[in-house]
Amino acid sequence: MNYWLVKSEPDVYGWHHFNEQGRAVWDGVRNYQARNNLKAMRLGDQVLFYHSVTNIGVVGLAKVVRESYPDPTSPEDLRWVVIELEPVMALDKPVSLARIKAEPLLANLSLIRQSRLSVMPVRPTNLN
DNA sequence: GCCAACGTTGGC
DNA sequence: GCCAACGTTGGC
Repeated sequence: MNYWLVKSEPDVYGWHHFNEQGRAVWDGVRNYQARNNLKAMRLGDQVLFYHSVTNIGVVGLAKVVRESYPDPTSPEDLRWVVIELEPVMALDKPVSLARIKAEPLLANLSLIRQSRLSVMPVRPTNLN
């Protein structure tokens, strides 16, 4: 089982929306590295749900409920894919970016090193 | 609102 | 193939 982190702007699609909806098609990813990460996701993988821009931090835990398939929002462009996610639980206390940055063990996290990547692996060994 | 980082586009 | 211009992301 693998761990991942996905970003979303709460004003666009936050944890609250996701939780109410009960399932999300993770579409609109238009970056090759992020796309490759989507393709590597497997059923049951755990996904940290991160809010970017405002109220920044990890706010919940999700899981992969469908593996990658072509992004239906760009049927003419086969390069892009989506996966589907379901909420598992909200975190009692969101983990802010400030706290993540303050943790030496997380220094290699892609979140820190490539601030613009929107879908990334989170390995227990911190080998990102 | 500003700006740094960085990915993409397009001219040559 | 290079690189300048440009657009977007995302932290502050």
